Amino acid sequence: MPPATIPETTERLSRPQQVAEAIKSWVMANGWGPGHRLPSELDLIARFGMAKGTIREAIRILEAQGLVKSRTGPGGGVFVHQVSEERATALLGNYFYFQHLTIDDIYQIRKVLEPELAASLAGRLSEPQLRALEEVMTCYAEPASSSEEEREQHIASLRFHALLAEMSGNPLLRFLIRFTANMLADITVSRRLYSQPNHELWSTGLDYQARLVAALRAGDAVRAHAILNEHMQNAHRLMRLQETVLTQRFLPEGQII
Amino acid sequence: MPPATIPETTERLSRPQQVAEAIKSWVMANGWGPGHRLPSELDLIARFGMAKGTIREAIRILEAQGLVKSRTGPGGGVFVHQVSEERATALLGNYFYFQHLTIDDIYQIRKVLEPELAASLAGRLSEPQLRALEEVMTCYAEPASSSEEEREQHIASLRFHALLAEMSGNPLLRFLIRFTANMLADITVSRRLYSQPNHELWSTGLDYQARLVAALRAGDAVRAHAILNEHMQNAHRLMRLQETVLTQRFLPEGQII
DNA sequence: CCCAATTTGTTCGTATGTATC
DNA sequence: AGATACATACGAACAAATTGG
Repeated sequence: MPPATIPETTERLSRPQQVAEAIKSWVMANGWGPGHRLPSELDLIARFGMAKGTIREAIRILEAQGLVKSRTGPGGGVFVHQVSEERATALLGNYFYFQHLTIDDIYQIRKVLEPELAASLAGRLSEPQLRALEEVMTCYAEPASSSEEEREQHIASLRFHALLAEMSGNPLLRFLIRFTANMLADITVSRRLYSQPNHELWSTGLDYQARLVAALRAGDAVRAHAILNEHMQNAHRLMRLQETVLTQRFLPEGQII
Repeated sequence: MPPATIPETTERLSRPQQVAEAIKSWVMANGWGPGHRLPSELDLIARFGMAKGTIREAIRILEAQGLVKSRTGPGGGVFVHQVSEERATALLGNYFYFQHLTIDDIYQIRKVLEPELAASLAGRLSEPQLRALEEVMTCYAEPASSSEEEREQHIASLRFHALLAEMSGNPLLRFLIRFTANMLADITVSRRLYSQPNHELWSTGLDYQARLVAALRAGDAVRAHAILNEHMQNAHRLMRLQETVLTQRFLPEGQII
């Protein structure tokens, strides 16, 4: 049952946008899941009574949103596609590109989400999962000596948090933890934070994570929550310190804000 | 300085996608903000040496992401556009469409974010802002008698939370609060929750909000946090109850799961 | 009110690329 | 290797919308 009419909307939409919306609601109404093949381009042209270019632009719109993927060749076509986490992260990142997030903004969220994640995982992880966490920790057992090692350890520590998030049964929590970590990494990269070594941050970071895994294994949700809370407070404090140092360095002498 | 070469990527991208990425990084590199006009279609065709259709598809990709908007006529063209919250919400919603979020998933997040929001706003709101909150509350002063009134009050209560979020200086927190509320509304609508009146939820909801505004005005962050925490616990409990009732109704007699 | 200029929007025909059989 | 089925890309023409005279 192809959509005979294009749905009305309040705003003036271009025809490709209308077609894209029509296809989208068509797919949802029929409950078609990932892998389902949409009608061929020629078919859609006939169904909607529009030119190839218009249909193609509509497909591009859906593709940009990560909802479909198209393949050439026989057996090819346009297929419903599950929006990937990477795509969702990129699309949401576009929104915050214009919002000028600060370190404080991101840490306000991380400070509540990360402890909640830890508490919800306490006593629910299998031994292999716990060992996987410990393995990531070994990547930064010894303190960094150079600035590059510093950055590598930073990445590894973010991977620890990402792995922890992966183990949550809550897709929303999982996404938000990873997204905030990503945004933080983007900001630190773009502002060139961690330009100078900060041993305190990573040595204490390692200690926290070891204690966290112990609490998780023991099934102590309260302790896991407290540990990650303390870790976040500490990381936030040190990050702000770094930022201050950076700002002071970049500002010319005698400049008044 | 137009991009002479198309950047390489690991994955095979179609030409419109390559062009879209090129334009995107071109805009970012030059720091062009919302309102900046991109070169005309004809100009882009010449610059990239590609057909009109290809360029148009690239523009559509950027438009679908909410990054540009195009207008016809003289003085028209393609303009850099700040991604709207609505667009970001819709795009992220697409991701979770495939993730099958539960009421519990969303409330796990709301339970930590809403109290955090309340605490961070205590003592920081102006009298007009506080009065605006109180005004929204008057919309559901008397208990609902019909199912339609029930739904209206539900919407009004969500508006209270949205307004509160609006007052946060943290764009990330603001977005997440509103997004989770939206997702919750979508789920309750699609699953037809609130089909029968539930006076307890809304009468206690009103009470909580009155006490919350008082705490905010008094600048008592701890109390504001506690109040919203309690409210969330309660709302979650009642929502789960509703869901159970609904499930029981929809299941045919004698059906075994 | 109409007309002209400008810019995006849409159509069609044709040709090319790519993967499957 | 060749035929087939499909998306991809190109180019030229035409349509629609907007602005200003």
